[in-house]
Amino acid sequence: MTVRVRIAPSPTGSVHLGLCRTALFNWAFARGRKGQFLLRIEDTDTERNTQESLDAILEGLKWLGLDWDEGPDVGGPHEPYFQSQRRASYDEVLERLFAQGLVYRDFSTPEQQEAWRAEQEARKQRVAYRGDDRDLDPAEAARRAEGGEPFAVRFRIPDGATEFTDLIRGEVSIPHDEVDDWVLVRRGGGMPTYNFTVVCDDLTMGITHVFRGEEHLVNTPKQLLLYAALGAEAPAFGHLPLLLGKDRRKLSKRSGDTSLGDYRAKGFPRAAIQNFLALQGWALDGETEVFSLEQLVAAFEPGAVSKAGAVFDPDKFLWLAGEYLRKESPAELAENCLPFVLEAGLAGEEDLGARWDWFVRACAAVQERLSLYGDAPAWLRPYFVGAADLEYDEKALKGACKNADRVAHLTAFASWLEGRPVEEAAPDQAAAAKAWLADEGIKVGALFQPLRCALTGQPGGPDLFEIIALLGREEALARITGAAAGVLASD
RNA sequence: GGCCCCUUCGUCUAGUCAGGCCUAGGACACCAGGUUUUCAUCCUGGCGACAGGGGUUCAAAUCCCCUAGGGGUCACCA
Repeated sequence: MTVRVRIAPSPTGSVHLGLCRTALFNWAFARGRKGQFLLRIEDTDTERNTQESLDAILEGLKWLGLDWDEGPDVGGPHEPYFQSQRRASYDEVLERLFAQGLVYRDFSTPEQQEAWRAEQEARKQRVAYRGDDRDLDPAEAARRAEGGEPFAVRFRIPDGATEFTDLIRGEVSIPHDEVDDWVLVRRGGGMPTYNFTVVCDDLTMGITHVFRGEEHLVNTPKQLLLYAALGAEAPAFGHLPLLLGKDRRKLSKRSGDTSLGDYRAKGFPRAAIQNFLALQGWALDGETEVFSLEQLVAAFEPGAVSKAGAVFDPDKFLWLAGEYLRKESPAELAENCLPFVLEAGLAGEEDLGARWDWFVRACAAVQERLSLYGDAPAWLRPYFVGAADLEYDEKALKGACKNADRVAHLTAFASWLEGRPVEEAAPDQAAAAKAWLADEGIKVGALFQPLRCALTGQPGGPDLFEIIALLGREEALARITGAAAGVLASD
């Protein structure tokens, strides 16, 4: 049997990392078994749906490197892939359920529901809901409905318990007296609800496996019971451990950034996000931390997914981002840093295009100091601003001023530099400079520390002669003499 | 509170299903060294866990039971 899995997000907010990880595991499972992965939009909550959210989901998942064989944008044999447009098929199923007496009309009002809830609350002991109208004569119920009295449709939960084998957790058993007679169709003939539509669609779309978050675990009996009511074989379920925040609760805005967009905006490499997400609840071999999507696909096993929730560790994520970023070629890196440099207003696109090779070289110079593309502007700033706008870091200034003879050394170095061949490569120049320093009896640090400060104003950074090459000799000399006469002139 | 799920270093995890190869491995973070013109990278080392208690067994992180703790869920949301 061909594996068919899906991700079924509701377009009601930002693209949560939990959604991304669930999508990633589903996708990896499908790809690893030569199966199909579909995208379906669960937009049955018309109050909360937004177009922006829908767009963000489609764009975000694509950006993450996932692709689907069927979906709202690519079509497929089971169109439409929006639940809001599948109403007719749900009505059909509903009729069958009515005919079999498996669902009933509940005429209770919102006020009655609220009262019931309050009573449960007060009793401190929640009992599953069994509507008063559960045992109403179906003929009478139909009559009242006919008469225009609003009702919701509820599922008649039988006695007993649901037992199933979770792909990740093993045997799970949930007693039915914990399961509400849940609502399939909202009062007043509203849109069918999630638990109903999800089953209908998974069934007609031939879904074979469902991997979803653990918060859905207690929903499973409702759905399993519905499959049984429809005389259908249910897909296999696997409940993924939750992504947790520092507070050990479900990852939410309170505990930091949760949406894919947040991390993209900071400049996390795509591959790092994929890799890190895969690491939350799963491990390739227990040793290898950095691995590709291909490796994930080849090795992913639902049975190997951990059962316990995973606390999201921003530090490790950042480290992983750096691992990927530093592996990139200078050309790739420059391409990826470009949007952030533009965003920071360091330069215009045309300007950079005109001196692209220079930009690539500049990115390469700071590469090993970056973890995120978004770190680039701060490191690159000195190479874009004029000497007048250069900011001198306090630590850099302090370090430079520790050398009493800094002005004399800088002045001497400026003369030396002017006498060097213009085309000299940075490493050669560095070697020549060190030899010259030795001749002069100047300690390397006594010049280099003030020199770095004069050149970039930063306490750390790339090789000094690479910096000079990046700035150009004229600009470098101007900064050296300028600092010697200015910020570094006195303590 | 009821029910369900879970429980190995601070964190992500390997090992648990097939008990001995585990004086519990890796990674992040942290600490200490080394490399370096600085910062960073990189390298080396260190710190650090089987929630607790009972059993079963020649042998238990691994099997069983109990306790504790954590999370999830209890919507006419998904």
